Amino acid sequence: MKYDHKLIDNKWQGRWEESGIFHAEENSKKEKFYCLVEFPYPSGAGLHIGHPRSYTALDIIARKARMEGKNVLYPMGWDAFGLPTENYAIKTGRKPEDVTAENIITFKRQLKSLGLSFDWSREINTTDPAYYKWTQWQFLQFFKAGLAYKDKMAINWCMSCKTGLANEEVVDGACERCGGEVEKRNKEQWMIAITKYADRLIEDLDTIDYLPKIKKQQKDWIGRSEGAEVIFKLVDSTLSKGGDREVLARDSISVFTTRPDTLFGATYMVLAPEHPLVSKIVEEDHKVEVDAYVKSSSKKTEIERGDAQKEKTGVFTGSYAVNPVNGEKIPIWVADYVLMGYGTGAIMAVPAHDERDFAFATKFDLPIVEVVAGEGSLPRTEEGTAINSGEFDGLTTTELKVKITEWLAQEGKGKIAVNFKLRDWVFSRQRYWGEPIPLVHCKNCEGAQTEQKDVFLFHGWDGSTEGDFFPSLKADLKKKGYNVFMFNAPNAEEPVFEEWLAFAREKIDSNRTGAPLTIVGHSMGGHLSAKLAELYELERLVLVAPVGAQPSEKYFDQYKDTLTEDEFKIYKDFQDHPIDFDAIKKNVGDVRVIFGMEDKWITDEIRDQYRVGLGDSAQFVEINGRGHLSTNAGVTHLEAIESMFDSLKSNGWVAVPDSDLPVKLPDVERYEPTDTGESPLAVIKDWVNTICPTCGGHARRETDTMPNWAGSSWYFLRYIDPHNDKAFADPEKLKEWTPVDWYNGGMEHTTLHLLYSRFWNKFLYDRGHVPVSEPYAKRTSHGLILAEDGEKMSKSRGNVVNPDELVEKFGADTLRIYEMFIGPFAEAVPWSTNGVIGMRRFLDKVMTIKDAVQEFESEKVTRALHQTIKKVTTDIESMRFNTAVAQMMTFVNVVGDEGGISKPGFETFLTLLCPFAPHVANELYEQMGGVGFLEACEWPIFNEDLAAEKELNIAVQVNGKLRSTIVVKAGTGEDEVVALARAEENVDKFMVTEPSKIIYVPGKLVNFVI
RNA sequence: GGGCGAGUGGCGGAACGGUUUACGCGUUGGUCUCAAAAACCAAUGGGAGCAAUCCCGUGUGGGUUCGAAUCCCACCUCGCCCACCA
Repeated sequence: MKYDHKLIDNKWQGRWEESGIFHAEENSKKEKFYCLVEFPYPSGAGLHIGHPRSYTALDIIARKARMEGKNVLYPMGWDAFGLPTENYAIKTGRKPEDVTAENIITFKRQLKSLGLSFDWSREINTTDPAYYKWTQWQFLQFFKAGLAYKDKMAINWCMSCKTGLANEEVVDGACERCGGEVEKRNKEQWMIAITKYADRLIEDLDTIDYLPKIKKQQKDWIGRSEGAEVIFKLVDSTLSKGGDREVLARDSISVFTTRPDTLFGATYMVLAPEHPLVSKIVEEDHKVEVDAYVKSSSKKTEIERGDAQKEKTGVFTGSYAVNPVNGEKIPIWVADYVLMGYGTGAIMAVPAHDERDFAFATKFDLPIVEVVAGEGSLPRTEEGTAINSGEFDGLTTTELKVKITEWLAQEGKGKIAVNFKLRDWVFSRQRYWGEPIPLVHCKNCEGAQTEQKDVFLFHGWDGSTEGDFFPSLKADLKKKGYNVFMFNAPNAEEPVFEEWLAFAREKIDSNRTGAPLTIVGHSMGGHLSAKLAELYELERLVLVAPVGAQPSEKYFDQYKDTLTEDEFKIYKDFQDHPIDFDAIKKNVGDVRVIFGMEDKWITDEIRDQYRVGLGDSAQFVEINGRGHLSTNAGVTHLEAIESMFDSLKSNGWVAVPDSDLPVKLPDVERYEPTDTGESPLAVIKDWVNTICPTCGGHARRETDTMPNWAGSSWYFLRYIDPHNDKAFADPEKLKEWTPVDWYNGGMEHTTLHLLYSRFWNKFLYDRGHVPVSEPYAKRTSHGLILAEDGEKMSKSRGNVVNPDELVEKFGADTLRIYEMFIGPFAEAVPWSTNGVIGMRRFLDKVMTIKDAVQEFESEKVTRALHQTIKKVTTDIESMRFNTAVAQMMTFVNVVGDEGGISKPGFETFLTLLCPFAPHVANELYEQMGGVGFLEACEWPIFNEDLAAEKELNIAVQVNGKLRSTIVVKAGTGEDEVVALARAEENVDKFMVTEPSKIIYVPGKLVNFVI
């Protein structure tokens, strides 16, 4: 051993700490550079040999950036909530916070022993109440924006962890953490609506510099697919024998398909076993069979259901639907190859052009109709030209997709639809070691009014507020907390437009409370409402089967027999007041138009005029099987309107006031989840029972905690201002430091942490809490370090390498350099303890060079130095650390061969070495009389002239085969080089004829073609 | 089954249209030593030859090119991610 690494490591680590030179500067004039690595989970196992790979890599980048004059933020902290610690606490009966504190001490000692240039003054810990206060605060922003909601839903339940898991945490049907069995269970869960951001999470990928494979993986995970939603009506059957057409009209099955062009080939339908319609549509004589099937498939694990190779199973319901394009009666089946979680939970099966449908149809002998022309046997999934598709024959798949979707929309039988694989984020954990969700539930507040909104309802010609759906709509809206106003219009049997308008204006002006205003109008009242929308600023306008367009003579012709002359006049009177669609677009926040599919008054012509007039600014809702409602058709309520109105009454969940944050974790005796699956917090009565911040009455705290993705979704923001107790970070500081310039982490976090974090930041951005919409400007990924046997390192395999031992034996710099030299940064590489020795030899050699420092420096050494500056600089930027190290080794070998180097030359080399081996580099710098830190020196710039070779080896080929090499001076002309090449004896030997062509590549080769 | 990536000495890997194997490990020989370790020097893809030199070599088979590890096509193997996504 040439140098005492323990002495040198301690000395420099101590000096760096004392001096604080790695602290990021506040209000600096320098260009900022925020460089981030994923903060570790401080497990009991200590630092894994893989951790230092990315920490050293970005340490090199951070150190180089500092030497280039940048103000660098390179922080470190602890992502410490979660199951490993909790499970350990349960096993040993210790407190999770004590275990965490201990683990952090170990991790921190280990990281410090590597001489990483973290700004330790900004250390954070997600389990620190001062930190999770802000995690809770941010969760409340989601809650207050309506993006956090509690819903009873089937969740993945890990039987051994006794906790719910996000879809993303289930790997091949097993728990990602413990590998245990996962089953479906219904539980009330807090959800966060990440799907609302799905499109932006895809689109904004174009604005950031992530590795292409990371972008692709995120895109695929979000899984946007465009297609159509198609409505299939049920065929009249025993269900309708009571003659209740209303029920039938409601019962239709909506499916999502990416291949609407194959609709003519849809020969049967399949519902997922969990589909809510299954129980409703099953025919009496199929009940037993269907029930048994549904029951058996609910017991299947995801693995069993997810096996595509497995034989298809399913049962017939006895019911039929109508294919909307050709009126064919098609059977409805239940089968578990259709998943409730994707699309609508129901499919139209096109056996000729879908492999799964084909397998199913073959097994159950269902008809197969080919609708895309092509060669080869069925099923064929490729696109082509339509056949057997009626009027659409001959169109290509692409054309037909557009055409048929338009046709479906026109006919009210479907619409364009977009579907995502991404689901909303299950945010609840029934566990102790996580941030408590800062909400309380108050029975007293449940149902209380939360805000004021006015709704005015206007009926149509010959209608009244007693008829149609008005009474039920009013009751529903009142229940939801709206102020509802409705009046019988004057002369409803013979309405006069101006009279109605004046009446409506007077009623609105004299009754409205000043709260946001909504107008709902039906038929002629719809026309009236549209005209009112030109006059009032509305939050929302709802038009139910509105007249008021400008129909043609032909339109009126149809009614000549049914309308009297007087009635005709009335209709015309209204039509003479055309709607100003642009004014509506300007005045109304949200326009919704409801059309009945079988409305004899509201024809295609009228619908189109509304569609064109309002365009994309309005949403159009097609109601299945409903006619016009203006003549007291006996319709008692209309779900389509009611579902547009959210409740203004509290559901009883109340946010803990900001002043009461954080909601701290209480002490508990035992950390196991309870048998009911509730969090252990549920048994701490003192903690659970609390006072409602709104009404002062009794309330109960939410006992679920957050997933550990919560704290890690925003930690990069906290590093910017880690000690702020007024806000999660100061807005000015956020402006100074965001976004993170370079973020490196593992590929395994691409679809979990990275996606959540981007979403979280986008939400904060939308609410004005952070200045940029994308948190990370650049994202790269490191490869895994495998054990020497090529397997993953794990305690159970007994192949774990301990970094402490290596630092102890060889020193920090040796380990750092080996981590970089081991292989291409992004690829998985096996560890080799044998290889480490070579790095130590290299550093020993560097140490001996100090004694070879002299006045004289050979041209060769100078040239090698500049080549090294060039290569190391560019290699660091492109993360090719292995070749950067190799180049430095080559350089040291050259110096050895040449017998010495000048002092400035050696100092320049030490500057290059410093990011890789900072202890050795600083020590040598000091021993040679350098003052202060090498880190304060400037990053060297290479000189192209000095780096250029003076003599070049030129390969000489005949017909592409190497026959000789010649050495020429740099700058020798082509003619001379060729002549020299030709003069070579061994070249001449192979030149049986005159060359027909001579290839000359300057500085590289000459090739004689004969 | 799909997507992505990768196959180069004994090993980790360089090279990514121009002299295959930089750099490191290992191995062999040598120097030093009573000896060993360490260090240093030299050699190190296979085959033929005293030698100059030649032939064969980047998973396999084709193709493009004056020239292919590198580009294209097909196949094989391995790794990672996803997996009945309609």
